[in-house]
Amino acid sequence: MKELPTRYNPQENEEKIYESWMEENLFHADEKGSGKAYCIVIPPPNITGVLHMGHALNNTIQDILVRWKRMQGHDALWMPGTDHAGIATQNVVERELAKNGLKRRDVGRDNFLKKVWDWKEEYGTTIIRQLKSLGCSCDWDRTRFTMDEGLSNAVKEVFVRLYEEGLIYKGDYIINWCPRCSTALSDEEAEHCDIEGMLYYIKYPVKGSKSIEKENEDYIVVATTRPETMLGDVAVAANPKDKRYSFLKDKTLVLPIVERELKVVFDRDVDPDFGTGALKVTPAHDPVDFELGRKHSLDSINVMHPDGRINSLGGKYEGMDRFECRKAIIKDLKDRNLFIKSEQHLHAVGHCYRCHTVVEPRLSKQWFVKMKPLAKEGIKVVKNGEIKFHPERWTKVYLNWMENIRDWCISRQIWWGHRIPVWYCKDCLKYKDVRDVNITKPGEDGVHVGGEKPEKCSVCGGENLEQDPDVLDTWFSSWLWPFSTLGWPEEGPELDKFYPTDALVTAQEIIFFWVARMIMAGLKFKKDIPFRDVYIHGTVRDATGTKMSKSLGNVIDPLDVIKDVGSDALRFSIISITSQGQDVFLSKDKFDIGRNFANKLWNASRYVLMNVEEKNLTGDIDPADLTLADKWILDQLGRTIEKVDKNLKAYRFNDAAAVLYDFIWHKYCDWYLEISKFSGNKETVHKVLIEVLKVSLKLLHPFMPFITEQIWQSLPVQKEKWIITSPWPIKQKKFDDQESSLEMERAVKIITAVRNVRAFWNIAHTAEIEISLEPKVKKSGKLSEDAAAYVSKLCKCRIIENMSEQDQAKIRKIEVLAEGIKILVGLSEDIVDLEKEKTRVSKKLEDIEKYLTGINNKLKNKKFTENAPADIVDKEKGKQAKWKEERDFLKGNLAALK
RNA sequence: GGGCGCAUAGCUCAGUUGGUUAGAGCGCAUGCUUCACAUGCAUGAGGUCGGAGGUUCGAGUCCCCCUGCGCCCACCA
Repeated sequence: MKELPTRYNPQENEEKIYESWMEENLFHADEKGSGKAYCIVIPPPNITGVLHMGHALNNTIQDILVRWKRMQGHDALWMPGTDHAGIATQNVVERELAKNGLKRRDVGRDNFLKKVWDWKEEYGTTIIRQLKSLGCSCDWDRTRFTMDEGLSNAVKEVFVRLYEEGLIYKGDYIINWCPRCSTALSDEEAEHCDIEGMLYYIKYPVKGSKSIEKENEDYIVVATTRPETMLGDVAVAANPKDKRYSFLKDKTLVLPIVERELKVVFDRDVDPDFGTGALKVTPAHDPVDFELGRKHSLDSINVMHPDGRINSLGGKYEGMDRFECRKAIIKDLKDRNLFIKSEQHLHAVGHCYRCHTVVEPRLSKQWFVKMKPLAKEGIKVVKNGEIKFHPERWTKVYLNWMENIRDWCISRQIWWGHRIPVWYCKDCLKYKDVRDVNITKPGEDGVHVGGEKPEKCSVCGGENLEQDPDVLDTWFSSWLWPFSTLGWPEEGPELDKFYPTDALVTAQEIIFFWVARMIMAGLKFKKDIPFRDVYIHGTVRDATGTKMSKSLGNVIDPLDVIKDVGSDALRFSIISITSQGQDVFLSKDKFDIGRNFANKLWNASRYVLMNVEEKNLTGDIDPADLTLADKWILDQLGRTIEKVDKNLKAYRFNDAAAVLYDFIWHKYCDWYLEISKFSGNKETVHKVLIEVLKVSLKLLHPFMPFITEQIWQSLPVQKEKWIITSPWPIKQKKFDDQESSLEMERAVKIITAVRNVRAFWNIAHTAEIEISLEPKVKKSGKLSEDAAAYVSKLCKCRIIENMSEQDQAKIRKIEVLAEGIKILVGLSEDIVDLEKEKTRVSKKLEDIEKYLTGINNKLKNKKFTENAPADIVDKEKGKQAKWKEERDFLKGNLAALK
């Protein structure tokens, strides 16, 4: 038997324990194992990231699930890995280059990629190390990276298949463009937030008018939030029902400054109530306008460079940044008396989710995936319950998005990522630049789609082939994660055993980015759902409710907390305060919960180990030797096992944690340990102490893996070597004992009542008092011998059986009633103040009268007695009897005091 | 414009299908340096469950409306 150090030292021990688990390879899940498979896949953190509280919460939950299932005997696989995060990582490396005054084009594509790989090798595993310090029991030997060869093959395979089915196309569309990152973004990657911007009203003259004086005759007024886009205007649109503009029917307008002629088109999509009802049409720079342009066969004039500067089509504004240009144009319009006014206007503006630059809707040629056919299947499996969201409300959010899904822009004009596996034959294609190729259907001449570069063109035999310069959206590899990490497209025992996985634990932010797409990919390529349950946890916020983010400086770094109080304390705390799917409001003091609990568990264990004698621990517990407290704690232990299982099954982690906290602290420590100090036969008590501790440690292990393992290693009994792989406890029916639990609860209430008297009258804890316990209510009966002994010991009192009138007269007695037992507490005259006692009793009496009135009224109500179920009515009657008893008792007390 | 969430003790929050006197942690008050633990022990105070209405024998819990806060989605030029 090892002795535990006086103080628990997580800083020192957690790392050691983790290493010993790793050495023994205990996180490994055997794909050929005989256990039932249980698999979860990590939401791959991106390689530029560092562990934040969101990760801590997310991964603690997953670790709880996987440890729980592992102990239940499953072959439990937690598949770890990281995500290459194309734009984010490229930005990081570009910043490094910028320190030397270099841009990525200066070093060239191949050199640049080499630098990114170097960066990845050096820094890309930071987050993995941090997950280890959190205690995550991932199967690290299986760690995957989205740019690994295997996963890259999966990406190519998927691209080719989608292309061949006609689900991938390339063409000119308005997409979200980040001028800073200089790439297209998907709709999900543009974060919209409301901005108090300006709506500018500008005069557009009618061609041929001599002056600009009369509105809707000489000129019309258009309203826009982005005046700089007028450089690309090709028309003005109005609603055909809008009479104000019917005069424009055969007219042409003149674009101010640029002096371009603008067509007038009428379209029902134009809202007459917005602005002036006249809409300037810029097909190359606005999605609505783009649609109008297509419908009315208008040209598109793209006036911007990729970096957001105005290009040569912008005339005198060429070279200006878009916002600079906005100012210049407004000034010029004012100078020419073409500017009417500007007003405040709240509207949603897209921002790049990686660099927060304002996104520019921009016409460009990109690759897309047709999503509707994929979404159809994804909707079905959620509607029919094959995949369940927890909490359920996310189902609606998911379905709403899926039902309104739009095509996915998957090409990015960056270098870090999976290069699009398409080669163009420059001889066959008439285009000068391969960027200009449109692809609307599979099998276009001169376009070669496949995993490898073809030797020569299949059409002309030429060898002048050039690969598409773009890379794929990072999520185009992430959406394959549940099966690509298991070896797909190759078949194998891993894929076979662990797919479909069991649960996905993630944050709401990536339901669209990731969850929905994984479902679609799984159904499309594996013909099966990727997971059965999706648990969406809340967002971690600071104490004021703001989302924690590095840029706001309001983060609490999990690593600091781990350094401070240990990973166990961090884990237990964050789980305790996170109820199902609700956001978490975090502040440093919240971690006291876990720290204090770990300390409590440590000290209780220390006490047990110091006191039990090894010789008493052999053999089973003999039910015949059990005292009341033994029976009670074993019964409660069984209930605790059931509750923990029930709550884990329902993804109610905080409830499971609360059940354990209450059992270990308030039942085992507060009562059982205290009673064990004086009651029962040593041999049995030692066995029970250890048995309950053992089971408690196991139940707590998924939540606090380190401390439970460390204490486990010190236990002096026959046991499995490691708690992490020991079998999960099962309730032992033979210890069910409701009767004892009820009797124990009675004793607890009586003890509390007597302690209350002691505290109220300020009796020194060293002073012994005399009490008499007398059953008042027939059915309650006498307190059992054990219970009476607990009362006597824990209240430091001498129990006098059947106190005689004579004895009673000798003392100033305080009478209390608890659990049908009348308690006479003997106190000496000088302690008891008659007035104080009168006040105490009267106050209590008042409260009881209130309850009683309520119950009486209820029972008088015929509707209640006739309609309510019999057991409820009986309960009420029972309450009534109890309160009547208590009231009469107190009345008697009060009378005696007068 | 649609959708969702929250409002319960001084603070932060639980409260599962409606049914004992609505719970926890922190904080507060009082008393304890009792040999596992002051990161502790004991006892206690503190709530007309945001407002109005409805369903029901019975509502913190279900329905409708209102108020305040927060989030998500949408081509509000």
